[in-house]
Amino acid sequence: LANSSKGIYAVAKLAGVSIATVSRVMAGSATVNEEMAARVRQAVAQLDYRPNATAAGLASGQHRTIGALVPDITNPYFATVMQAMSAGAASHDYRLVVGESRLSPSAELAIVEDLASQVDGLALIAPRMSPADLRKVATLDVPTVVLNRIDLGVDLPMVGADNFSAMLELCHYLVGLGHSRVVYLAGPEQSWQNRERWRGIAQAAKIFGLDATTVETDGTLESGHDAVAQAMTHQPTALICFNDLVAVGAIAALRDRQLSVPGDISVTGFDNAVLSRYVEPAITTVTSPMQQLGTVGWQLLNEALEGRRPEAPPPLLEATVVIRGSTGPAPRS
Amino acid sequence: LANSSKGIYAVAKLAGVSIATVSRVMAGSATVNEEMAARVRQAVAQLDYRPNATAAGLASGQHRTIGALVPDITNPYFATVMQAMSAGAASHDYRLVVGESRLSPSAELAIVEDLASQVDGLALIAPRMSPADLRKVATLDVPTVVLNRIDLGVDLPMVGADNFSAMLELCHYLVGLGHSRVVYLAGPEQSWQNRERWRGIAQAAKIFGLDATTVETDGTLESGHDAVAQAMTHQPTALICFNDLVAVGAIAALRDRQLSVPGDISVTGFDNAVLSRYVEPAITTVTSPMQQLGTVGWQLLNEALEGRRPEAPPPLLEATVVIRGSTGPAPRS
DNA sequence: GTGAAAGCGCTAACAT
DNA sequence: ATGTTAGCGCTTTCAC
Repeated sequence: LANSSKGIYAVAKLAGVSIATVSRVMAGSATVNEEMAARVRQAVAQLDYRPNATAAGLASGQHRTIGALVPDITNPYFATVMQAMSAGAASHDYRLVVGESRLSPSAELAIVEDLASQVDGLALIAPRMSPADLRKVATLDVPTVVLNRIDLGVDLPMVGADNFSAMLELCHYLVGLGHSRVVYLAGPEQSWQNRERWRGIAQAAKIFGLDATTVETDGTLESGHDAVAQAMTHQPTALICFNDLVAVGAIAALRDRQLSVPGDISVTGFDNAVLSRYVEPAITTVTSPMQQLGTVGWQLLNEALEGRRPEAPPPLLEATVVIRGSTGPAPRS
Repeated sequence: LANSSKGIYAVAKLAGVSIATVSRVMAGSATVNEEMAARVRQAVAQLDYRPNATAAGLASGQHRTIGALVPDITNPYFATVMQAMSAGAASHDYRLVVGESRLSPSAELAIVEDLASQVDGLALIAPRMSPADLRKVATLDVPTVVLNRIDLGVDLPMVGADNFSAMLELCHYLVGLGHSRVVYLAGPEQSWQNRERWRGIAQAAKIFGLDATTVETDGTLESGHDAVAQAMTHQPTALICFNDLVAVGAIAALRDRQLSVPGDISVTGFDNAVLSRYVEPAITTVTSPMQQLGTVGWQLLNEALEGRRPEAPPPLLEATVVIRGSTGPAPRS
């Protein structure tokens, strides 16, 4: 009736069919006369018609989009997880849009709420979001999956890696090399990963009698470099770094101080970033299953999208120690 | 009339006002009686009402969203540009959604067309997109800005860095150190940056009589490492790498071959990634104005969003050589 | 200043 | 198999 001059109406008019038919053809419905379909496609091409996804979303209640939240898009760790997630989504014809919370950590919840009305599902990497806020997200009634952390008492599918066991194992290895005084160059205080990793160290301290203290960093190369000065005041024989970036920064700072790694002091990283293999010395680290995190995350989300309840609470993904050149026997004192 | 039980209708009903008033209050319109506004806000809180952004977008034709396309979200270079862009957008109350084309480089145009119907503006980092496709994007009648490349004959605002001059200067510096045979570890063949950087080397070859050949990489650490074997068959005294990642990979490979950098061979990077300062040796590189690219990109896009024509074609952003430890005098032969 | 009502461009019953 | 039509939830003229 109304606007025959635009959008789907124009196509319908030109092809001599109803807008319903055009809609069916665009959706790839099989129940359309091939001859008509051809006419529609011809009209679509001629008018260079492109459906308005916003209108389709409003009408159908589906967007074929999943919204992802990450703390910092420039962090290769998060980016890699998202990339794997995106691949899974794409295979089911969903697109991934990623939003970043770095600029306004306090607005994390607001960002999520606002995303929620435009997507079919949510994937959250929000290591520092409070369980309370996480629970609020759960009430949003948008299928949601939480990556990279496990919170008991939050009714959302989650998947994370077993940082604790891996760190414990890493400490065990260091103890075997004779290390007894270490400093942990910690990551963001509230982050789940940081807490788990520290928990591993604390456990090792208890079991193996390791003497461990903490110096804070924010998980970047620069902060790793800058934290060394304070770390060395504890006279450690090894530096356990929150991640590989911090480790590279720390090694650079040790080099500045004429200390050899691992001769004078050992250094470990975490995450097994590509980088860690190519620096000198190559970094002893822990493989974080980033891709797997994304893949499993997608599976969980997809189940939720299809209304299935997750099969079984997924186990913690395994993280394994990778020994390389940055660690060695503790120097005799 | 209809559904008084949901959304804005429910709020209006509870507050005893019309949905128009609710809409006005949500939009922060000043022309609303303060007492009424208070009642509305109270109802909003009570019902935990959150406007549906899709419906608002359809009705208003505005989404307060700009869509960004990047080749690979795990590449810190692109991520940093996007982050700066995002900051600019946020300051004007626009959100940035980023999509990735890596999984389907051939579908780049399709991704953009599909994004186009859900955003107010587009920011493209698409180094390998053909000018023809770029021109098609220009016809989409969505404000668009192209980052990180300059194509004559495409009617879209663009901003890029002066890769050519910087590379020429870098070569000049190497020539001054006595280098005369170099291998360029090139990036993606079609990418604008790669073409510009190679153009700089080619120019240097002509002016300074530099002997330069090319070995391909895809711009990653791994490919940089793997390209060295072939590069060394040319017996270069210096390796000019497409970017810092390739340089780090190359240095690792040279180390494997017991070659010292810069003693036996010099290596240069590009982009001045944080990383390049913290590896050993620190890498001689070129500052790519990533943040500035994002900032200027936002300015251009914002002008387009507000219907202004860009003031003046923005100049190429300056890129400057940063000399560090990975380069030195050519070995005497 | 506030409300009524007409869309935004499409999808999905439902009727044919 | 195709067309008719009523919305999807909101914004925005246009009267009041």
